[in-house]
Amino acid sequence: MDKYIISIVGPTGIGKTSLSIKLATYFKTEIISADSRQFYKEIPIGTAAPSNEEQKAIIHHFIHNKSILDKYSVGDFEREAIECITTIHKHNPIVVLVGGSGLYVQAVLEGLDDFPEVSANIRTQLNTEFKTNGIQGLQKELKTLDPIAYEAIALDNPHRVIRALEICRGTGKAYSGFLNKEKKKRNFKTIQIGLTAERSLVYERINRRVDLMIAKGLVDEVKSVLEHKHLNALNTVGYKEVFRYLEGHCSLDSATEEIKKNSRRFAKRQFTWFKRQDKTKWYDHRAPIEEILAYINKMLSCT
RNA sequence: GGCGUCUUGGCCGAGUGGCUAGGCAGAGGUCUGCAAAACCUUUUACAGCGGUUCGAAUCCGCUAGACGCCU
Repeated sequence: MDKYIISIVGPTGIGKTSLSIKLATYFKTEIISADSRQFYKEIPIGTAAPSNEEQKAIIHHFIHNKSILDKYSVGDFEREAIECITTIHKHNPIVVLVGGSGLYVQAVLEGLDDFPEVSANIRTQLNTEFKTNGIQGLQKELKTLDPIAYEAIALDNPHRVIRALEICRGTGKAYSGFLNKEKKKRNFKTIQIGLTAERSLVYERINRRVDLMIAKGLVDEVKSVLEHKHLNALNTVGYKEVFRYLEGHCSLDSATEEIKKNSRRFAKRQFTWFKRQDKTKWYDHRAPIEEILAYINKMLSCT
């Protein structure tokens, strides 16, 4: 029997969690989360992770399974997620995948090329070099170590340059050489659902949700992780703004406004990312569940 | 009522006769291990009317509005 993943994407605050639970309930299955911040158990409020009740109703994987102190990457996630999906598929043909992190969804659905693990020190070193000497030196190094990547990647983007270089330095081979190996075979089919709404409505929902987060105690949550503010996991909307407030750089009101603004921008980028997946069937966030189920059942039966 | 200062794109703001400031917000986009991250692109505006000039956001006049001071 064929195995399936029902993937749900969309901007933050659109109602993915709620839909995923309905679908998982209907198909009596489990949920794989592909959200790069909901992994972290220390920060449930600001990441709008599923509530305890929601998690009790349906088994959620990759929610609060990590600490902000852990090292974690998309590559790790891809491996763990595929393993988890394979296990569920042994006794259930359908798995629900839900998440707003485009790259993480892509990693599960299509797979990333395999890169050797390189020491974290290399990146630390590269970051230091970048901070002290700027990007030019790194660009030059990339040009000699990997001319193909030099042509292909956004040279203005330090993250991209540093990533390519850490592979070059760590392996002694060109970063680009690891790219575009034969497509990974996934032993499941995917049904992709997108949730959308008018932009103004999405923004309204975001604004409201941020107020709700504050009311639920976001500030205390941020306080509890303040000492770790430099961690990547906390370079996150909702946290970086409140850090500024806690350190006396701005009022709570202006921090709240910043969170709203940055969340709106995040949603905009999510639209940009998900728009390019042309296999996605889009639904208005108010679409009745029956309509979505009809589509899914049609897709399930036509194979 | 009189006198003075001011009026630049959604907002802030530089510009004092010819050389599209800049920033913010917004919008569009990129994306193979930091991804809620990081990065890229982007809107020719000078209150209105008239005048001077080859040429006016910039000089002159009138009108309107804002602010201040005086009566």
